[in-house]
Amino acid sequence: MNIGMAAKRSGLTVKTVRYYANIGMVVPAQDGRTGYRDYSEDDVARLQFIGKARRFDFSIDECRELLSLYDDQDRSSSEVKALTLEKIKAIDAKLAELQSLRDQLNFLAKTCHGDNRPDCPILDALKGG
Amino acid sequence: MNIGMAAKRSGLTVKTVRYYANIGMVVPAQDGRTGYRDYSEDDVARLQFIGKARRFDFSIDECRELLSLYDDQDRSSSEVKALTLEKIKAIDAKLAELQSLRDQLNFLAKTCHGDNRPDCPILDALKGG
DNA sequence: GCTTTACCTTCCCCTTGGGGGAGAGTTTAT
DNA sequence: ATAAACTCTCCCCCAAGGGGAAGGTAAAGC
Repeated sequence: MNIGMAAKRSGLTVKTVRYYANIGMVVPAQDGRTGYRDYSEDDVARLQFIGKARRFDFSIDECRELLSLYDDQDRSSSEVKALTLEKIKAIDAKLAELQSLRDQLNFLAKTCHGDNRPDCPILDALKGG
Repeated sequence: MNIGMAAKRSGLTVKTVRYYANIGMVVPAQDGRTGYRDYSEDDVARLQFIGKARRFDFSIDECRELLSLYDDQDRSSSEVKALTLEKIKAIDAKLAELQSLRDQLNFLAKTCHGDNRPDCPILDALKGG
């Protein structure tokens, strides 16, 4: 099938699907005369797989790893689990960082009276050491 | 002072300080003969201000806004507060998104036995509709 | 058969926030 | 005098594509 259909079926944009072909993630057959890409059902399945993994915040390189595990019939589930646990750890770190940031900003916003007077504790906090 | 000192005093890299000069955020005086940038104390204060705001997850454009409020002696603190509240809202949204992601991944990791058998619920989840 | 419209292709520039390094000039220390 | 450290500009690089131009192709309407 053509790229438009493959995009629709995988829930990705044509640009994205073309990008994945360019970087060697999902390389479809190609018509020699027209140059049109020709996606198989398996290609679409792989695109869907990548789409989901991306939504789970896996990077392109991590998707590549997952994909090779997905392709490897002899893989052990422990490898996939390890990758997933690592990703969870990274998300936890990001969560903690954002939470701390949120708390600090919230504190500043609370102490700022937010009226027409020019003095502002938020700016003071950014200014001060 | 030279850029190296300004960078050290503001806790930024030379590259970053030069970048801020290029995009017009902190444009120092410049020696006509050598072309060396010449940072004043005020420039350093502004660099420090930006450094902190960046650590608070404000984008470059948001830093620009904050900086112009910082420069404006007649500003009202409400403007700064509004910007900060918006940023908090954005952080909250990101937090919720990451939390949901974390929960889903955690569920998958829990159901995955993680041994040498090739079947893996995580990959199945990525594969399935 | 012809034309319009919808797809497809490659190519190049744009984004965020800088990092890395080349090649050349300057200043400082030895 | 020379070596080290610093500075300058210029250019390419990262992630993960998006936007759009210029041109070829296919399907559908008349």
